[in-house]
Amino acid sequence: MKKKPEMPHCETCGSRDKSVFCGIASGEIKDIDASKGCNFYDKGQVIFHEGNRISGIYCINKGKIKIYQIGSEGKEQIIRFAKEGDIIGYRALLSEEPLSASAATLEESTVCFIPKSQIFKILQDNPNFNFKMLKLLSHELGEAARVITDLAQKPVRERLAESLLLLKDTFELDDDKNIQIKLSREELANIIGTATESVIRLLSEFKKDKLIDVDGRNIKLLNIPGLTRTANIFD
Amino acid sequence: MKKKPEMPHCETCGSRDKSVFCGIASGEIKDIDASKGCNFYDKGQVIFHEGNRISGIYCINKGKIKIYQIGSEGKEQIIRFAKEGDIIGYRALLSEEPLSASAATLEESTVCFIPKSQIFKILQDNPNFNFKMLKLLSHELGEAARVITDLAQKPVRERLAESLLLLKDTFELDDDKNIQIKLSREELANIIGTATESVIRLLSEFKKDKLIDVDGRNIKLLNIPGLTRTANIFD
DNA sequence: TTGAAAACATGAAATTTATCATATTTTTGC
DNA sequence: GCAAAAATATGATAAATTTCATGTTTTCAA
Repeated sequence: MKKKPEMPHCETCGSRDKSVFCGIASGEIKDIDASKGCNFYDKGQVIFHEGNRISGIYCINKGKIKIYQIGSEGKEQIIRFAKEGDIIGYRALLSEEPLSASAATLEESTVCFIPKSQIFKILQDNPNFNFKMLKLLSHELGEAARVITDLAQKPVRERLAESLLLLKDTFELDDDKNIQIKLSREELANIIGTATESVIRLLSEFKKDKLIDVDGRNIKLLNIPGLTRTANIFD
Repeated sequence: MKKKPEMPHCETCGSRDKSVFCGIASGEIKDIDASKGCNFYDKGQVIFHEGNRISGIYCINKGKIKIYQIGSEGKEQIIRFAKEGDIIGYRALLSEEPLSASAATLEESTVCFIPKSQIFKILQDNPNFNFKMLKLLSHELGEAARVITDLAQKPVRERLAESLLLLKDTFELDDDKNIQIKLSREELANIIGTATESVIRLLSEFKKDKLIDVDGRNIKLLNIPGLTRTANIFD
């Protein structure tokens, strides 16, 4: 039987100083800790559902998460990823709109929930946190614009190479240059908006070209400059 | 010779109550007015350039604007539009990153410039304005996610129909159901990420199907439910 | 451990979309 | 008003990508 993980506490949370909560006073941290809830998820579980209302934000204590929409033909589109220290659900909370996307775990995860009232209280009392949220949102918006241009203009091959580099930046490489996230071919396809078969074929080509090594869902980046060129990135 | 338009004043600005500045105290409006600058642009002029730093935000007093990126092959990608009462440039200002996109006028426009110091002062003093910005950014982020899914998953035909409906929502129809914005075929192509020829062919088809009427750059929406079906939208 | 389901893989055919070539029309500067 | 340039239009072809069919491998639960 699986041991239930410990309930994390904000005061001692290792992800705090790389999160939006990094500059927050210790009194406020105590308030957040007191008001928060926490859930443990297995791999593949849904945290929240597109279209629903949300009543707080989720803060990822441990694990990896995909945020995705379902397109008109029922196909998943992965919008972005989140990991330890990231918050999710803030877009819908702040816009007071229904959730524009769903979130599901990519591996076993521990996720805290901070209620809306608490978030709004900090937003009001703490200009620094407020500004951090403005910065986070506007940064995300810039990333989204770049994704839009790439999806609209780049061929599948370039998009796949670019996605591998994006996954590298988000989840980093281990000592053997393996991307620290395991995704199915279908999930990779759902990032770049292509057919699963296309991803399978292109990964084989990349492997043949010695750009990557593939073993199951493990992808090793052998030649990052080459991948960058394949992705048609020059900045 | 063309008459130079009058310099607008924030106190009497007709767009103010449909803008993010709608709830602002009259003293603050006076401050903004005193600190602002104003420029008059012909059609097709660039307001700011992708990659540059920005030192304030632009507030559109009159006119229509496209915000666009240049893709790796030098092709324009239109990210969004802005019109009277909208602000542009706030993403880069708030994230303190270089501009992720350029802005150019689609018609003769009057655009004010509010310096960074002024914006940050209001952000600090006025929680209401602050919250409006959070809402604006998070709303935009939701729209961007929908665009991403559509670009990734919908065929060109659906994307074009959807774009026409989006343009309708943004710029509205006149009494004859004409979309109140005149774009070239190339610009339409640069919204949906396709070739100009494809747009030309599809517009002809839409016309044959009595969904729209086309006369030069004027597009009349004859059958909005039909367009909605063509766009594969069901919500 | 095994059987079913899911994921991965690969070839062939079909489809979508872009590109190229070439007219025609419209716009624009002089 | 006119010549050049730009935009629009259309057909033919080419290229990219998807879909379909089918087989193999891996995963997972009973």
